[in-house]
Order: sequence, then C-alpha cells, then structure tokens
Amino acid sequence: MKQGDNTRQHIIDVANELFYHQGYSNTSFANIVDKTGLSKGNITYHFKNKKTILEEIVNKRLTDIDDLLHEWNEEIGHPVSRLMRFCEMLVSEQDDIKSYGCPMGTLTGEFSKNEPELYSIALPMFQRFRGWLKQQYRLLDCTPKQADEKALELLSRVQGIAVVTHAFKDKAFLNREIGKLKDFIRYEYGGASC
Amino acid sequence: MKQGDNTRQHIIDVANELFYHQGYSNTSFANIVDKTGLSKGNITYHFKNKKTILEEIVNKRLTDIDDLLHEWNEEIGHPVSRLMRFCEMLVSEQDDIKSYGCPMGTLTGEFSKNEPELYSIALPMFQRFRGWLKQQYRLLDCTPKQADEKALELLSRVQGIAVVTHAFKDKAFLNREIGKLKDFIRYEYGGASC
DNA sequence: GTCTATAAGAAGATAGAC
DNA sequence: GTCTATCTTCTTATAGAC
Repeated sequence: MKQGDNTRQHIIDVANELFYHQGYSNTSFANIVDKTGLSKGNITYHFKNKKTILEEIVNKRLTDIDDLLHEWNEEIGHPVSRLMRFCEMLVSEQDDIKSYGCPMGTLTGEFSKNEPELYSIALPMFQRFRGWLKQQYRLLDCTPKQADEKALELLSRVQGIAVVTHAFKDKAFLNREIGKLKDFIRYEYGGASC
Repeated sequence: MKQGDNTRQHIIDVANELFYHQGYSNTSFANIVDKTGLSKGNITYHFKNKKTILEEIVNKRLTDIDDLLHEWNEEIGHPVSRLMRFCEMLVSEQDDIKSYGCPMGTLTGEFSKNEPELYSIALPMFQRFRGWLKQQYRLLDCTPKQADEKALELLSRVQGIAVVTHAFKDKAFLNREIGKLKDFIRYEYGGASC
C-alpha cells in the first residue's frame, strides 16, 4: 500500500513530463513503461488507461496552480504586483517554454482540436488563471465584465509570447516581451484604477 | 498522368485539412484513405509516407502565403494598412481559429516539441510572415533590429489571440482583441515613423 | 495510375502467476 | 503490488494484379 502510493505518484510524475515534452497523443504506454522502469501490468494496475492518467495529472496540476495562486495572494499585497508576478512565471520557466511551449497551452490546444472529452479535462487549468486574474482586476475597480476581458487579454499576451518563444526557440524575445508587458501593466495601473 | 495530378492535389488538400483539424500525429494513413475515397495503395504510389505529404502541404502553404503577401503589397499602399490587413486575417478565419487554432501555430507547435525534422519543414511558414512584417516596419523607418522585434511582437499578439480563442472557443474575444490590436497599431503609427 | 491483399510492427486492453 | 504473457486492434510497409 505504501509502496503503491509512491509508485502511483512516480507514474504521474513521469507521464506528466512525457505528456509535456512530447505531447499526449505522441506518448505511448510503452514510453511510460520505459521511463518509469515499471512493467506495463503494474501501470495498468494503477491506471486503467491513458485518459485516467491524464485526469490525475490535471488534478495534480490544478492543486499546484491553486497553491501557487494562494501563495501569491498571501505574499503579494498589491494586485498590480500580483499581475507582474504572473508575467514573471514565464521568465523563470523560460528554458522549458523554449523547448516545449506552455504546459497548459500546448496540452489544451492538442485536445481543443478534436477531443472534447480530454478538452473538458484540461480546460479548468486555463479557467483557474482566468478567474484569478479577473479577481486582481476586480480589486483594481474594474467591472466584472472589464475585469474578465482584461484577464483574457493578459492570458492571451502571455500565451502569444510562449508560442513565439517556442516556435523560434528565442529566449531573448521572451525576456524582452515580458519586460514590455510588465511596463504595460505598470503604465496602465501605476497605482490608479480601471 | 493528368488524372494523377488531380489525385495528387486531392490527397494534399484532404491531408492538409486533416492535419489542421486533428493534428499531424493524430492523423493516420487510414484517415486519409477514408476521406479521399482512394485506396491505400494509390496514396502510397503518390507519396512514400506521411512526412512526404507534409512537405508538399507546407510547400503549397508557402506558395499560398507568398501569393497573399504579394497581393497585399500590390493592393495596399501604406505599410500601416498592410499591418491592419494582417490582423484582419484572423477575423476572416475566426470560425476555423475557434475550432482548430492557427493552422501555422498549431502545426509548428506540434513539431517544435520533439520532432526536429518536421519542425524544420514547418518553421518557414512562420519565417515568411516574420520577414514580411519586418519589411513593413522597415518602411516605417524602423532600424532592422527594431523592425524585427516589432514583427515578432505582432506575430506574438496574433498567436496569443488565436490560442485563447481556440482554448475558450470565444469568437467575441477574438474580434474584441483584433480591434484593440489595430487601434494599437493606428495609435503607434498614425502616419508617423518609428 | 489505381486497386486488393498481406505481412510485420506498435498500441492499447486484459488474464493470470508470483 | 508487481510481473510476464497473450490478444486484439490500429498503423505502417510492401507485393503484385488489373
């Protein structure tokens, strides 16, 4: 039982990395077998199929996102500084962004094309950030509608930077654009409201 | 021979749509067989494998891009208006963007993760737009460096809009953001230079 | 140029031994 | 809980008839 929990977590960690690094549909059970060092039978004992693994991975990611956003809420007093912190996330993950794109954006994008079931599993990750960003704009006295629009806009800016960084393998671009994006936020909300 | 050319083109058209609608690695030979109505043997007669089909598809897309950009150069006098036209492309393709994302961004993203060979085939599409956008900014008296940075920025903005539109299936967002993006260009270059 | 047929391999799903 | 083994289906590759 105790060993089983470790194994379960091990499978999730390995699959999470594989799904991110080579895409979900490009990752086979055999890939997970190889990288975990476990047998196929053992993995199917813990997870019925790939979709079940994905669900667990997304659950883990959602928990991680919630923890992160909670931490930012606790540690960062001003909404504008929180928005900045959100942007800085891309900088600290720049090596992965360059090599594999945004873990949330690329996964959702893969499913959004033609896999409604998996799409509905992955979308909540985006919704978490959207909701949190909206809250920050609400604190800056935006109306609900304005706040949501601004949340989506910021999400869009960040996703665009991730896509281009990934496509052109260009970390200098990422750092430059995140800098400009923070300037934009600072300029728009340098202490003022909506 | 003449029928063969039609068949060849038919395969390319069908595969192009399938690769866009469900992703490259998610599309099998059997999918192409079904949708073309041709036999498997006939398709392998024309194309050795999936990669070869992809190469032809990208070649076709590159020709289409070149034709489009050439047309814009001919028909639109002012660089600022050309940049606007570039943004408007997303609006006219909004139904596809919503359902399948940007054909260029999603394809390149799929390969950029872990398929260097296919990545090098797909990247030139991005480079075409990057180069053309840079030219427009050069005409607006930007230095080569500035022009290239602005080209990447605009590419990034548009890709971000495509990703979020696709993720949230939200055409209203697309139209709103493209409007704002055009305002931004108009504001920055309302007849002035860099 | 187009088709059918087959074979060889990879993928996912399932059963049972330890 | 973990493993080996089998089975079915999907995917690709190749050969040969019309």
